Amino acid sequence: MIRNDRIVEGEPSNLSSSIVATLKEHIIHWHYPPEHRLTEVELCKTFNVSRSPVREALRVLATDGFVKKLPNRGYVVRQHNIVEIEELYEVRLALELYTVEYLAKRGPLNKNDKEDLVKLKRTWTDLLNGSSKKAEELARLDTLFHETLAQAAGNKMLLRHLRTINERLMLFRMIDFDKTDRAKSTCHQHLKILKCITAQDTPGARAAIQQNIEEGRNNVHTAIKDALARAYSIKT
Amino acid sequence: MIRNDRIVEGEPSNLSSSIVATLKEHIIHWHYPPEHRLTEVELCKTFNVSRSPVREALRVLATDGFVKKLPNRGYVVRQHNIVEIEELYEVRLALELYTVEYLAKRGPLNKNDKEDLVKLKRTWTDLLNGSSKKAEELARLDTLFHETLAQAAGNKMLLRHLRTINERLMLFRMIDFDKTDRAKSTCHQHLKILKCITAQDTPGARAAIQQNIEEGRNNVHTAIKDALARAYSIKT
DNA sequence: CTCTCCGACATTGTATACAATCAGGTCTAC
DNA sequence: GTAGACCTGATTGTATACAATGTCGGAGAG
Repeated sequence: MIRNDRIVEGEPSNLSSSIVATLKEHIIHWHYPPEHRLTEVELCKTFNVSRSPVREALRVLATDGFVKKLPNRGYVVRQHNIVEIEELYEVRLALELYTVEYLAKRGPLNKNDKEDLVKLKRTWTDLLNGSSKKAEELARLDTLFHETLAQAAGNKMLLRHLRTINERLMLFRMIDFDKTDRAKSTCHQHLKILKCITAQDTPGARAAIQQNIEEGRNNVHTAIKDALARAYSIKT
Repeated sequence: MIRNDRIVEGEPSNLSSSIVATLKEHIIHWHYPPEHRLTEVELCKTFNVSRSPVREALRVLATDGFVKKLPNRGYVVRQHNIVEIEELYEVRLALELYTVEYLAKRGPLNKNDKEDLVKLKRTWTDLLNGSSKKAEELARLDTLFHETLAQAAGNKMLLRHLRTINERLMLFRMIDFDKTDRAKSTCHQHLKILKCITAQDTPGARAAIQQNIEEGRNNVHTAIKDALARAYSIKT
């Protein structure tokens, strides 16, 4: 049997975790077309492992919703359609409205969290004034911003739910930040959110986060619609 | 090998799904003490199956957070502590505040959903006037109430997140409904929520759902505290 | 008496053999 | 020509053998 070489650098030392990580990575970045069929033996060949770890990996991915299991007939990768993407943006909104409201009302829990928020402020002020970054980097920073807020609210379960959502939205955040001026408007929105939180302005914080998230949702919505329209016009 | 007989009536025809279902059931109902250790071979014996399906089941439960994997040392059942339970109640609150706000603003999406809400109203009116039910049944109906609201809002992803939370809270809902008069106050709160939604009274709906959920959280909180205190006083 | 090292044991990790199931196509009866 | 039984190949489902790894206790040195 061949070593782990071909598999993503795995912190857990077992094959099936590595396989989960790589497949998830591929699926999230849309390296597979939607509805792409995955079979166990095929994956065994690509990873040079036996069926046991592959099976376990697929089963985990299936419960996480990244692939769908066809009984006795294998698996297909399960890409979210436009409706589900927008739904995920709304769940984000629900969770984050609650988060900023909480933060604005009660303030960050401890010193560390306060420092984190200060750091966020610096990051996004710098971003506003200075260097233009790639969409991928912006998407990463944006995700970090929102997860740091949840972290500061001190609710681990909420953070966990937010993370599972963000995991699925990664690619769409990149699409979002491809839009001209989106970076700049995000900076303003993020700074406004932080300001409202420190000023304990609850309605302001809610409004700001809502604007931020809905702008993202709208950008993604139009981008996908455009892409589909283009694809259609080429065909005909 | 022995048949599925001993396993919960499984709709999916494979062993590992059945094992997941049974184990989850046991864990949710606290049939295992917290930190109870589970080993593969032990489960093989209890279910009369080989290690393959058991392994897959455990791995799924681990990703769902029902058990924790100790590398190379087996699994322990992962019961939520009091803090996490309260966190889950807050995530519920975040999601449901958004739900009722959505419903109050835009109304239920279609005829079916409208009918569902009417049904809810009837159910909880009957409950208010009539028969007293067992805590278990009330917990079930309560869960159904809240999930029906999410359903009516038409956001499948939101419903999915709510369900994973409710799954973990089942036992605590029962504890909640053990409290005297909790059934009655729940009826009033639920009816108020429905009334506010149909009257498009957004702040009213938000306040009502908040009261409903926080009362539950408080009941569970004090019940657990009491139980722990009792356990402690017995010991000393 | 204590500390370290070693080895047996318990447990998971991986590979593979065999059984069960299902889709799709072919062959036959009518 | 068409319906239906049947065969076949592909694929997952299950069991088991073997490898790797970590735990725990006991023996021996200091």
